[in-house]
Amino acid sequence: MRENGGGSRDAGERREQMLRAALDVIVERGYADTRIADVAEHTGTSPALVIYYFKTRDQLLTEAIRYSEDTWYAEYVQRIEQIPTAAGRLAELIAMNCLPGTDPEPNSYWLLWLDLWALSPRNAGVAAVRAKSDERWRETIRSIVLSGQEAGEFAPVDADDFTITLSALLDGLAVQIALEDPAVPPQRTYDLAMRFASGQLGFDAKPVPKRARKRGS
Amino acid sequence: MRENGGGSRDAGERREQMLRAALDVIVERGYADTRIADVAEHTGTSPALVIYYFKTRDQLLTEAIRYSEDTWYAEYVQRIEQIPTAAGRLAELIAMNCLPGTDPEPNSYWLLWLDLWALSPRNAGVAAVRAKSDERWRETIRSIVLSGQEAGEFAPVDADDFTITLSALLDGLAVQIALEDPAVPPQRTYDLAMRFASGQLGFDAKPVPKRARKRGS
DNA sequence: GCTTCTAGACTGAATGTTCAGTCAACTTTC
DNA sequence: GAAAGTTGACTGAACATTCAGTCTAGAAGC
Repeated sequence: MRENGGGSRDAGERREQMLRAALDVIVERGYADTRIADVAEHTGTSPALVIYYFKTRDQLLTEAIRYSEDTWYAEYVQRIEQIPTAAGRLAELIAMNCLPGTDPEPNSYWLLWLDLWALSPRNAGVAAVRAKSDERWRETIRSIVLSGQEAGEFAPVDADDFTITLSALLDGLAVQIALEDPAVPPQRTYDLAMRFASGQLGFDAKPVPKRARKRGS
Repeated sequence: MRENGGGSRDAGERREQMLRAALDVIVERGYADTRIADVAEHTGTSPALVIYYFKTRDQLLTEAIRYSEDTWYAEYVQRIEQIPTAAGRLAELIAMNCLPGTDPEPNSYWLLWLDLWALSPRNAGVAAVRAKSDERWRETIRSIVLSGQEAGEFAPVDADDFTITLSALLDGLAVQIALEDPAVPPQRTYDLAMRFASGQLGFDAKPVPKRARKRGS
């Protein structure tokens, strides 16, 4: 049936294909209702093959979430690295958290976070992914703040306090974005987060953000 | 087998008993893994009886979550009503969001919120509960701000902006509390939220909060 | 005796996972 | 360089279990 009956097929490629399919399904139906049959269908294969690559459903889904988080972070790093000012980097970070790109499925990351949080209390693997992701994110904010203060761009507030507060604020706004609360449209979350950050750190809130074009320059 | 084989038993009492049992189970195992049999066991009855009272599992669980949100809000109202100053009311509101009581299961509400958020995108009933709860909560904050400004306690910031920002901040902090992130202990979330609020509204952050004793003055 | 409760046995549909074996490519052996 | 052997990707058909929801019958109250 396959044009490539057996034997070949790049190994890791299949895995990634399945991880991406799993993410699609999780976003569409939620973690709990994601069946391995769905993932198989999305990849044009059989359930048996899915567990051939991932021993269990849970491993597949956990790995998919980790994959997503890593991808997201990598994209952030890529976007940020040529921005010279700390204020600019912070603005980009906030934009990534608040402004959904015009992507295939727009709210994917946000929805994923909701599942990630809800799963963490009872799923050690998922909890580990979240803990790492959260820590990485906070460290990122912290280092922007410190570098901005060193450069004299930012006021000398306590970096840890600011970091925790901003990341919590962004998480909370992410909930509103994911749930598409009509009272809190994405652009507004960006404005509010920026106002908070610029107010605390004492820099001028830049004009409008140039909207995110996904990967590719 | 039951000392009360059939017949009597206050009607609504059984329902509430089941709702509370459902909440216990949801907190313990998560919404997705909450089975009718668990709820039956917690109430010392049979699965069939649970279905007798709630037509479907989904109805039971949705109603349980609504029940929890209403209870939580009612408790807030009760605590707040004799506090004279707007600053005091705001502090109590923040305390309720940030400081887990020394209750039976400490983090129950927070964990419930995570499930509530994760469920909302794909479950209309749950989404309605959340929307209402969120709206009610924001309206509460807004009215505290407005009354505080009228009384001259608070600076004349934009009430809507402040409300959305604070409620998002509290949601984000709730995630950290629910997940028991070691970097963000509950007391710290309270301090940070209070610092934000007092900074924005320009009132003195009161000393330590008298810790929450649950219901009963 | 009619209504309200209640339990136990049961059913039907999913659905994760296993398993035996197929199929093509590569490697070894002669 | 071909036959024989080996390996890794892959599948279809079972298997086993889990669970929401039903059905029947019986007990309690009016």
